[in-house]
Amino acid sequence: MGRGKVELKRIENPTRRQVTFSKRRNGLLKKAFELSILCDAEVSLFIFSPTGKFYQFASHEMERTVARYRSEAGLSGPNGSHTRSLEFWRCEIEELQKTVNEMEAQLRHCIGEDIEMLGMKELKQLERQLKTGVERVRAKKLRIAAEHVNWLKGKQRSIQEENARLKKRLHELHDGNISSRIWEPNARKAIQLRTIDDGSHH
Amino acid sequence: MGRGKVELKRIENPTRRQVTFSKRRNGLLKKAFELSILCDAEVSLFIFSPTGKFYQFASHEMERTVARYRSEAGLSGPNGSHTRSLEFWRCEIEELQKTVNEMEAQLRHCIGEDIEMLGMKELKQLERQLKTGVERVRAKKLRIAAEHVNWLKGKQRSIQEENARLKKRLHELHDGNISSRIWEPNARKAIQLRTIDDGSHH
DNA sequence: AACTATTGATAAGC
DNA sequence: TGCTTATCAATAGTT
Repeated sequence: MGRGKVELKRIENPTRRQVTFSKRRNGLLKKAFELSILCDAEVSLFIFSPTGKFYQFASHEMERTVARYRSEAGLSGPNGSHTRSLEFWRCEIEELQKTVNEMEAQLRHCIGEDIEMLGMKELKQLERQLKTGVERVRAKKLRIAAEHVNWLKGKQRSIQEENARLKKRLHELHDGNISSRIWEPNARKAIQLRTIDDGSHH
Repeated sequence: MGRGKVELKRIENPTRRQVTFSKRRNGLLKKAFELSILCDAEVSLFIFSPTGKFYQFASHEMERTVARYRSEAGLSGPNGSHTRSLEFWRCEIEELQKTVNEMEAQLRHCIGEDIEMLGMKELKQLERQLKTGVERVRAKKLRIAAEHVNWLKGKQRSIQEENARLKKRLHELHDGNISSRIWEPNARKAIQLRTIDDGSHH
């Protein structure tokens, strides 16, 4: 609902994403509020921005709604968890986050972004990898295309075969007609119906 | 947004209220979903109808979001004022792990591995991205090379200029020597030392 | 539930 | 972030 349609897909441009987030967040909060008022419903809404900022709406006491949700979901308490220390999980998270960041950088490099700080050596390696990737993707595309062509050929052949069978049958019936109407005057009518019927299958 | 404006006020007619609830509930859930996708936000939404029916949307694990909300609100309970629940960290880890796996797959795709299961459409997109990447990497390489060439040119010019200066000075000193040794017999020795000293700066 | 006239939300641009 | 406008989307009222 704006100047153009929008795909349901993560907005890649960070500025546009932030602006859209700001607008839609307000819209969502407003609509949650309206629903609660107009329809006398109990509504709770949590929104965390990708950067971690927190926004919320609660028509009633938030804790009450959460408790109600818990009882509804049949999860009386998530306390029976693992016995690892919080510190362990924290380290685990940090490492994973580091991994994610590195991989994000690599992925951006793959599409040619954020390569300003790369040296000639790294650029050469990157280019080689990407070229290899492109080649393999091309090869795969060709393979798919070839398979498709083969499939079409097979299809065409089977259709032609069926065609031949149908023609043959038609001839047989036609010949039968000629030889039979000597002794069976009504055969012609039956055959006509049959051929019309065959034709309708196309 | 309908045939007429609507006051922000509880709809008294029960039928109309129920119909409006149904429509707006769906709208709200849809918009919550869109916000989470478009803007990469973490969104949780609880809706209880006046009759007690429960509807929800959660972009991530609901428990995680609730735990995050608790820690954000600072009402995390008596045990830890800023320590999020174990459940929260467990969900966080799971999501990060999922992200890492996805990104690993994407990176492999970039170098043309594990592309067997991709369809033609995905392959085309991948190829386009990789080609863009290669082009940008090439452009960057050219820029670096051009900069290097420019640097070399500048260096060469400055060396030539210094060369010219030195020659000029040498000539001046030589001329001075010729004219001066008429009246100062020891000048030659001093000049020799001076030129040797200049040469050592290279 | 389906339809449509209207209002509301918002994408893009500044 | 806020304002404006052109457009698209949601939905109120009706059938």
